[in-house]
Order: sequence, then C-alpha cells, then structure tokens
Amino acid sequence: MTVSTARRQRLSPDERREQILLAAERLFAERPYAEVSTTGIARAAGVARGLLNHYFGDKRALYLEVVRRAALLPTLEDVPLPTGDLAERVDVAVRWFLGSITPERATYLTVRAAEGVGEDAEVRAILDQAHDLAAGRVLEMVGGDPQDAAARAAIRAFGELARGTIREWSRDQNLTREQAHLLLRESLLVIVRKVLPGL
Amino acid sequence: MTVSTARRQRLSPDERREQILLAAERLFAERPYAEVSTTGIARAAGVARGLLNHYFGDKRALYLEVVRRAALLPTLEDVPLPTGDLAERVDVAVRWFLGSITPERATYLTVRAAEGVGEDAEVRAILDQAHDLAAGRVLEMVGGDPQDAAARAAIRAFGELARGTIREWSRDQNLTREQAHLLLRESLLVIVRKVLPGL
DNA sequence: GTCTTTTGTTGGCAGTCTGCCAATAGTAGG
DNA sequence: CCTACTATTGGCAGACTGCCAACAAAAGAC
Repeated sequence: MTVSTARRQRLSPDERREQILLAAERLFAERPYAEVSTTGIARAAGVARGLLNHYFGDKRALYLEVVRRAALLPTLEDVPLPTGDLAERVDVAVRWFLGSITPERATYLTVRAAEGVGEDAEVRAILDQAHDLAAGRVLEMVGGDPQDAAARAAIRAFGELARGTIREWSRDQNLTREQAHLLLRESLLVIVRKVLPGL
Repeated sequence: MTVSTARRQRLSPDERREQILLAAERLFAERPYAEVSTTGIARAAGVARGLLNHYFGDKRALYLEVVRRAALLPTLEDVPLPTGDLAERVDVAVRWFLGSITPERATYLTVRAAEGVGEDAEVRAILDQAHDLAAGRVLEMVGGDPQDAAARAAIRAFGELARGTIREWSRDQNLTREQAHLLLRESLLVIVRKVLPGL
C-alpha cells in the first residue's frame, strides 16, 4: 500500500462514488444482499462507513444503484441495424445477444440471479427496463414493429429464453456456443415468422 | 381472536412448523428478504421469536425452507404422459406448464423474482432443481430422452421462455392466454424438431 | 387423581449492523 | 497566508439477530 500513509484522501465526488460502487458491486456479486455489510463495503472501498450513506442514502439505495448499472450497462452500446433477409437479421440479433454476455462482462450474467420468493418491485422494475430495452433492439433488428406491445412482450419472453440458454452455455456448460446459437436462432425465427403475425 | 385468552398454546412440532412457515411465506412474498424481520414473522405467526430459531435454526434457513416449498410444490404432482403425434404432445406439455401456474397458485409466479446482483448459490440450487424437474417432465412428454444432458439443458432454457411468457400473460397482461399458448407451442415445437436432433 | 417427566415455548441478554449527525480536515479561492 | 467550503470521519442511538436458561403445558407413572 503506497497510499496508506495518507490519512485522508479527498477525491472528487464522482471518483469517490465510483470507488464505492466498484467495491459494492464486487461484494454484492459474491454474497446475497443480507450477508453483505456496509461495514464490509466501506472497508473494501477504503473509506469510512458513514460515507456510503452520504453518497447513496442507505444500503438499499446503494444496492439498487449497483443493480441499475449492471443491468443497463450491456444495452447501452448502440448497434447497427442489420440488413438482408429475415434469416440473416435473426442471426445478427442472436449473435448480438450472445456477444453482449461473453466472459469479459460476466457481471451481466449474475444480474438475473433469483432471490427466491417475493417480487422486489424496485429491482424488478430495473431489470424489466433493461430487458425491455434489449427486446426493442431485437425487435428492430428482425424487422418488427417496436411499438407493438404484444410483439414486444413476445420478444421480452424470448429474452428469457436467451438468458436461460446463455446460462446453460456459459455457466453450466451443458450447451456449446454453437448449440446455444442454434437454439436461439431457430426459436427467434419461428417466433418472428409464426407467432408475431398471429398477435 | 377466540384463542387469545390461552397464554401458551402447545402444538405438535409439525403444526407449529406449518404455522410459522405460512406466516413466513406470506411476509417474504410481500417484501424483500432484508426488510422482513424475524420479529415480524413471529408476530404474524403468533409465537415468540425464539421459536423460529428453535424450529429452523436461523432466519436464512427459514427463508430457504420457504423457497424450497414454493419452488417444488407445483412440480410435485405427477401428470400422465400424453400420447399422439408430436404436435399433440407438445400441446399437452405447454398446457401443463401454463396450467401449473394459473391464478390460484400465483405463489409460484413470485418464485422467480430477481434479487438483482449476485448469485445466491443455495437459492439458485433450489430453483435449478425445481426447473430441472419440470424440464424432465416436458422432455418426457414430447418424447425426448431425459438422460440427454444437452436436450435437458435446451428444455430448461425453454422453461425460462415459458416463465417469461407466463409473466407477460399473467402479471403484465401484454399477451392473452391464447397468444402465450401459441408462442410456447411454436417455440417448443421447433426446439424439438430442429434443435434437439442437432445436439 | 396426583406426582413426575418430557419437551414445546417464552423472555431477555449480548453482539452486530444500520442510519444519522456533529466534528474534523483537506483543498480551492481570495 | 488565511478563510470558506465541503469531503470525510468517528461515534451514538435504535433495531435486529442468535442464543440460552427458565417456564409451563401436556403425557406418562403409580
């Protein structure tokens, strides 16, 4: 520790926020919410515990901020709309979904872990927003109408299939990447061809 | 309160366990884990707080028990294997999945609420087990090999699609039941026809 | 029917954690 | 160099959890 001699390091609010968020993100990813103490987060971030409350209000607000960042991060980048026939566009959409996960941003994967019982309305809202955003992207890619509520709902449901498939491939390794790709491609294809028109 | 006069009611361990579990299930379904206090559960159940520890160890163990029951309950009933051609069997499987949710057992629906960040290994294991059980059922119904790990993984992923679809139908009402059925039927059909053989 | 044993049940103690706030100390501007 | 600003700290009060010894309601012994 080269900086351990400085008793107080005064940073800009943005830097300090980021520093705390990083520590919190790491700890919340390791243990369930209740087993992560604000004391632990503060220690990991190298700041006094009171600073967490100063920046984020309370523990839960800090947690929600971590969830928000982790959930929305992968969908923030914009992607070019694919061209070509339906099969090609579906292929691009699936590859985008698969690619937005990949090992280097494994954080995303953990952002759908289940608590078990009980809808946490605020967390649910954050995840719904992120998933809906991704669904809109996919719907555009495959040439659907992003304004169609039913179509959007169907694609959101497809998103669940995608995340489930990705978990089987990435974490549990019960599917290869090719198999995952096949599963998602065929499913999305049939949804666009046979289901969306029927809504 | 007709029994409020009795200072101490001495019940059989099974009855008392059940009584506590019911109260805990209700409270955990309303609020996230951290915001449910054992004091509150004890009050709702009408017992001393210490009794929770006596029967379940600690708060988390009680919670896991609630999750376990809620997650496994719907898949405990056994269903007859459908006959007929593939389209019919798929139809029965989808209807079983849709039917195992329905309003009267809405508890199940809440059993996949997301915490947000961080895999809770124990909770995850419980849900995985329940989902795998359901996937095995579906795989049998559609005539697949329940021992095939890749096929089973694909059907587990389909289970995510099913739960997502059910949420769009049941909670958010962005899909009608017929639309949900259509989506799941076509998807499962193409998975069985085009994906499973390719694994 | 009374006494004894068993065990389901309670209340409180000690430790931990959280939210809050007044005091402290870097840092920029005059 | 000094002052004003504010990022940062440490500790206090309240709440919650796990634990355990004491209590009492049934069941069994005689």
